Amino acid sequence: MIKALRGMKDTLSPLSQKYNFFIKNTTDIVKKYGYNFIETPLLEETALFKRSVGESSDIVGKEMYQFTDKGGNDVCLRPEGTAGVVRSFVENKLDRQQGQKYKFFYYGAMFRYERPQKGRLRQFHQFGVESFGESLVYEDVSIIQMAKEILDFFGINYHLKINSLGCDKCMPSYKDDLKTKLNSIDGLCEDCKRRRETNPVRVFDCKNENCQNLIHKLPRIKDSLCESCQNDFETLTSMLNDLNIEYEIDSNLVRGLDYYNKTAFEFVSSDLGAQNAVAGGGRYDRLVEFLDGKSTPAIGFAIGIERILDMIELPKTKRVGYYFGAMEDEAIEELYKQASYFRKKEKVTLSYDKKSLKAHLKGADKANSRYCVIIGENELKERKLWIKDLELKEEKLIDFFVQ
RNA sequence: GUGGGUGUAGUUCAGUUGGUUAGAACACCAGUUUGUGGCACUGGGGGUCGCGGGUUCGAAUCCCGUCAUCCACCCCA
Repeated sequence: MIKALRGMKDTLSPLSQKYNFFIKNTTDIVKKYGYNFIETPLLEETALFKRSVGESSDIVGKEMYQFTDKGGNDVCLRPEGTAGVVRSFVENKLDRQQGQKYKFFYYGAMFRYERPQKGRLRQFHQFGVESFGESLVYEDVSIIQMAKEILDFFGINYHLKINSLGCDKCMPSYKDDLKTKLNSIDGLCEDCKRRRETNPVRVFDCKNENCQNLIHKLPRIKDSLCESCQNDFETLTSMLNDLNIEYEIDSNLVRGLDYYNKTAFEFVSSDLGAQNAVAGGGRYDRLVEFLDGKSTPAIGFAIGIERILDMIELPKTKRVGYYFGAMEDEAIEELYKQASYFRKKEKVTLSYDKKSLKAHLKGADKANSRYCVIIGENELKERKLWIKDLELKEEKLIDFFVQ
């Protein structure tokens, strides 16, 4: 038997219904904030992700589905959504429209070659938004508020973590300083030794207790922000306070993708497993320029669809539509015609099998139909349909519809 | 890539120190009512015991290998 590849799942009903339920309602919410749908290719040039996500990240370093296509191009399946949207933004010259604001939302499959576990698949789905051209911190507030609105809509239990990663003015000098300090410390784990060379801020993310003790006293980026970043962060927190959005400032919060700066945030939920981030994002003011566009501020976030679906309860569905069944072989063709007529307006479940009335009523229950319509010996003779309302338990006979 | 757990019916799982024809519940189908659903009762169909090899008179059970899956590390949505 041929099976799906490791870490790749089919989405069957009822999960697929949950998926649609999530997409529809989330789409409605982001549209209220002015976001428009964008779709970018699943396959992109590998260089795109190397330059945006960053060579030092695990995603690029070891998790990409990368291969050479028949034309000899170095390509890979997208491991995240932002890079492709930014590429499209630049390629379509939207960066030339200085002062214009662009807001996009997307959803679809992402690919990372990792060991699957709870909340982690090799092919998974994200719903993401990206806002371009807005440098003011109010947009950061707005996007966090929007994420919160989405999670609240679905009744998700979560906890919001925020941090500031600094900007071009304050981050580089801080990083250099941190690197020097890290180099003077002995006993860091192998991962942290690697991190201090590539992306030193990430050591604060290390879950190794020994490392945490060693780096405990090192300065955090949050305490080394320049005036502008500091002011923005204060505005952000005070506005979140005013909006009654609860948060925790987590100075260890460091996003795993290199393009982030300034505001970074993550919504985590204790209802998930170890992979507890249900949504995450932040500002990436330098990325458009990295990808050869005109410097354009931007911010975005993504929701892990499988993870949020795990926590969503689908509302109970009411009985809907009609179930059609025949009790005689000779009635089936007539039944088909009558069902077709109904199907112009209503959902119709049609059984081709000759069965007892009881069996058909059971079938109607299983199909969650509101009405059960039967043609048996009597009905065929009199050219009438027997219809029972399964909720009100009322039944009647109506004439056949002439086609 | 590393560690641990688990693979038996469509599903969730029993299966004793190795011993007749591998069981249950739910689900499915039919009947009890020759035309009245959800409940109940009765009956029925359905299994290469993950796969390969080994030990044994005999393996779902013990041993080795392998694959899959789950959880965790790492990392992230």
